[in-house]
Order: sequence, then structure tokens, then C-alpha cells
Amino acid sequence: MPRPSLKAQRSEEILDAYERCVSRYGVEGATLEKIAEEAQLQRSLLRHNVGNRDDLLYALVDRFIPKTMNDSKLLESYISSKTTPKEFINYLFDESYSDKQSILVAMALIIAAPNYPKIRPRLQKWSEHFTKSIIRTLKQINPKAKPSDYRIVAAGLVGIYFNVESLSPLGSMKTFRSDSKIAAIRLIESI
Amino acid sequence: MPRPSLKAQRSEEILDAYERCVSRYGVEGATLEKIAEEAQLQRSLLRHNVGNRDDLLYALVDRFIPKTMNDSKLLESYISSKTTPKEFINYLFDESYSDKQSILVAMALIIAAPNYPKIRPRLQKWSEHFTKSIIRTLKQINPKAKPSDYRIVAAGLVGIYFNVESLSPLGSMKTFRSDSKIAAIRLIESI
DNA sequence: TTGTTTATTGTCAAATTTGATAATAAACTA
DNA sequence: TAGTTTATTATCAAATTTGACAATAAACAA
Repeated sequence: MPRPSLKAQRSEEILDAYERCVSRYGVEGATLEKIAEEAQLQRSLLRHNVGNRDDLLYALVDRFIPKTMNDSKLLESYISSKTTPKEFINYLFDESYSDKQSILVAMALIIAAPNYPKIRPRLQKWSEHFTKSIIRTLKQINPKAKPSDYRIVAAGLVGIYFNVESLSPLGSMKTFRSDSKIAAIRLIESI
Repeated sequence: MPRPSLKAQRSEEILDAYERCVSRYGVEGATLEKIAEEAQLQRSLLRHNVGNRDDLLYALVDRFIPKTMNDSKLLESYISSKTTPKEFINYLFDESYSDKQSILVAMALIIAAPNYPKIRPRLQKWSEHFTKSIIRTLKQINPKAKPSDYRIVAAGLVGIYFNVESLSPLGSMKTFRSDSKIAAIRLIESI
């Protein structure tokens, strides 16, 4: 008998707009008014649906972490024992759903982490999870190696991938991006 | 006959405080009041010595880029043909003057670059300069390789190094850091 | 000491941002 | 239609941030 609740959809729209703002202005620069304008909603609706500033940030993290973790599961399910290092890197760098915006959001959250102690441990686990996912993928591609080899190569891959995406605001960086992918392939082949 | 000007020293103090704030709160989050408190100066003195908000940002960039470029010159002068890859990586990751804070400042500036078109091309050149410096260093260590090899390995090293430093707000990440260094060494040895 | 320049402090208004709440409109059911 | 819940709009006050400028204090030279 009540009017149907739009909280679920509205919250998604709001957090979508929030992510875009965070990727552009950082956590502290994403003001409620910018978010509201980006979402084309009244500012009051942010509070009505999600809450105040801190509530918004925690809701963003609550949604961001599982969503990006799911992306890495997609990556794992894409890889088989027949996948070549080059195919793997092409998928990770170009076709992976984890887009540039997500990496920028992650960077902004990491910079803001010391100011919001609650999200720091979650981002720690998040980065560990991502690295472990890369390790499992490497085992699929080449099952016969030492555990330390997987750890080392995964750390390198994560670094190269994150860095390339986080430099995206500077422009195309075409050759740097291409060189980074080749370096990543070379690392995998060192196993 | 005038009272001696403190503009030079005061500007340094202000920009030092500004950098600390940017590394903690990002470009948009570094308010004039936070900077003034960090510098233990009245907010009016920020304007008196440097200028308004935008003036401060451009002054920060004007100082940041040559300063970090000089750091990479120090790196190059440290390396000789007898330097091993391990020594090089240890210096870059641990003893290089380019501290964690500078990397965080760079990240914050990169995130903010699209909002301040003037600084975007400068950061582009800055990242190119850093990569080229790594390339020259690699040539010192191993002079007999193809140009593309230097480019590829340098792109990988830059990525791994930047990523490790930009994750520093999350905590120690001890094994990830150690693994990253080994991956970096492995990349160099692939030349 | 006097005059000149700068440093420092203090104040004020305007703009922005946030929190909180009221008032109205809309959707649904019994 | 009446009643109930939610969506949406509109306002208000408080806090923060910024810009601008005045007023005072300090350092130095002639």
C-alpha cells in the first residue's frame, strides 16, 4: 500500500555519480553538490537515500570492493591452461571490465585511507585479493612453478597494470602503455 | 633600507606544508586553512607570499617538477657500469631521495590534472623524463641491448616502483614490496 | 630619529558546503 | 475514496572556505 520505494535504484545512481566525481576530484573534492549535479538529483535525495557524507563514502566502499572483486573472478574464469601470456595481458589491460575509472577511484580511496581508518583495512584486503587472483591465474597458465615465483610475477603485474591505468588522466601514453604490456608479458614468461 | 624580505623562505615553508597536505588530502582537499595550520602560519601569509589557491597550485608544480627531476639525476649519477641490478633497485626503492610523499603528491596531481589543463602537459613531460632517466640508467648497467628493450624494461620498472610507493598509505605491505623489488630485478636481468 | 619597505595580525563579507527538517506531491492498497 | 508510505522539492541555519583589505609591528638605511 505504500508508494514503491526507489531507494535501490536511486542509491545506485547516486553511487555511480559519486564514483565519477571521486575519479575526477578525489575523495575530499567530491562535494555533495557536485555529486547531486552529476546524478541530476536534488542534494536532499542523497541524504534521503544514502545518508550524510561519511555514509556515502562507506556505501561507496561497500559497493566498490565486491564489484571489483567480481571483476577479478571474471578474469579467472576467462583464463584456461591454453591461454597464452599475451592473451592474458591483452584481456587484463584492454578487455577487462575493471575500467580506468575504477583504478582512479581506488587510487583516490588509497590516498584518503589514512583519514578514514575504517576503509584502510578493507583496501588492504582488496589489494591482497587482487594479487591472489592474479596468482591463481598464473597457476592456470603455467602450473609448474615455485610459489614464490607466482608471488613475484603477480606483484610485478599488479604494479605495471595499476600504474598504466592510473596515468590515464595524463592522456594517451600510447607507447608507454604498449611497452608496459610487453614488460608484463616478459615477466610472465620468466616463470 | 626596507625590512628584509622573507618571501623566499616563507614560500618554501608554505609549499612544504602544501605538499604534505596534498599527499594526505589530495589537491581539492588541501584547503588554505589546513595548509596554514600545517605551516603554522596565518592564512593571510599564504596570500602575501604566494597568492590565491590557483597560484599556490601552480607554484607547487613549478617547484615539484624540477625538484623530482633533479632526484632522477642523482639516481643516474649514483649508477655506474659496475652497478648490479640489485644495487640499482635497492637504491631506487629504498635510498632514493624521491620519497613516498613525492609519489603521493604526483598521484594527487595526476588525478587533478584534467581539472587544471595547464599542469597536464607538464606532468606528461615529467613522467616521460622519469622514464627516460631510467632508460639511461639501464644503458649504464647493460650497454648492449636494443632500444626497444630499454623502453620496455623501463616502463615495467616505473610501473612497479610507482605502484609500490602509491600503495604506502595502506600500510607496510612488506612481502608485496619485497616481491615487487625481485620482479623489478628480474625485469632488468631479462635484457 | 625618520622614512621606507616588509612581516604579521586581524577583520569582514561573499561564496560554498553541510546538516536538518518541513511541506508538498505521488503511488499504492484496502 | 481514504489512508499510508515514499519521493520530491524547498528552506533554514551552521560551519567552512575563500578573497580582500585594513591596521599594526618590525627591520633596515640614511
